[in-house]
Amino acid sequence: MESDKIIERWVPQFRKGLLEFIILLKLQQGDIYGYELAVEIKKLTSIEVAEGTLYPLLNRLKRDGLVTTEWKTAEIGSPRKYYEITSLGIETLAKMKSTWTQTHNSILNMVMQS
Amino acid sequence: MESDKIIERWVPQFRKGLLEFIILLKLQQGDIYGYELAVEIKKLTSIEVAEGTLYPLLNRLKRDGLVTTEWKTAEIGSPRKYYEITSLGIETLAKMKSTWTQTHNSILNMVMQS
DNA sequence: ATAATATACCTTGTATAGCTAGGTATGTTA
DNA sequence: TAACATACCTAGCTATACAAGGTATATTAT
Repeated sequence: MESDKIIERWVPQFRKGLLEFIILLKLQQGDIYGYELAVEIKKLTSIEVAEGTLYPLLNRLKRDGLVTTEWKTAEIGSPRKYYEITSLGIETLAKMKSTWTQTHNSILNMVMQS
Repeated sequence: MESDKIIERWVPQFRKGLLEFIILLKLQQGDIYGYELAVEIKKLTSIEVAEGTLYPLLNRLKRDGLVTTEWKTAEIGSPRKYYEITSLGIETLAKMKSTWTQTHNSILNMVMQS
C-alpha cells in the first residue's frame, strides 16, 4: 500500500486519547465552547477535529466528571455551550501530562538511536 | 469517576497508533521476532503490549507491506518468526516521526502556557 | 518421572473511539 | 433571497487494544 494512504489511516488512531489530552489542556487555559475549541485546536496543532468526534468526546468528559457545562446566550448569535474543567479534570490532566512526558522520552531515545 | 480509573481507560486509547510507531522504530534498529519485541518495548517504554494486540498488529504491518517475515528455526527452542522493515516501512516511519514531532511541539506549547 | 514455568506463536469476541454523513437552527453576507 | 458561517447534535461504520482463550516446545523444580 502507498505510504501516504497508510499515514492517512494511522493518524486517526494516533489521535485516540491524545485528543482528550489536548482538549483538557486547552480547557485548563479557560472556559471555551465546542465550536471555538475545534477552531483553536486546528490553529494550535493543525489537527482537524470532526464534529462527530468532538461532541461525543465532550459528552464523555462531562459524564466522567472532568468538565461541567453551562449554556450562555448572547444578544446575538446562537446559544453556546461552555465547558469548564473540574478539579477532577485538573487532577486527571496532571497524570496524563506525566504519561505523555514519559512516553515521549522513551520514543525520543529510540529515534535518536536510529 | 475516580481519576486513576479514568487514566486506566485512557492509556489504551493513547497508545493506539503510537504502538505502530514504536514497533517500526524498533524494527529500524534491526530484525526481531514478536515475543522479543514485546519484552523490548516493555523495557524501553514501560508499555506492556498484550499478545492479542501485538500479533494482529504485526500481521497488519505485513499485509500493508511495511515489514516482511521469515521463520528461523534454531537448534534449540521454538521456531521464531522474524520481522524485517521494508523500504516502504522506512518511508512511512519517516512521516510518522514528522507527525509525532509536530504534535509534540504543539502540546509542549500548550503545557508551557498552562 | 512429572509438574510447573517460560518461551513463542495464534485467534475469537468485546468495548471503545474517530469519522462520515447526515440533521436542526440562527445569524450574516452577497 | 440565496448562500454561507456559526453552533449544536446523532446514527452507523470501521478499526484497534485488550481479555481470554488456545497450541507447542523447552527448561527447571519437585
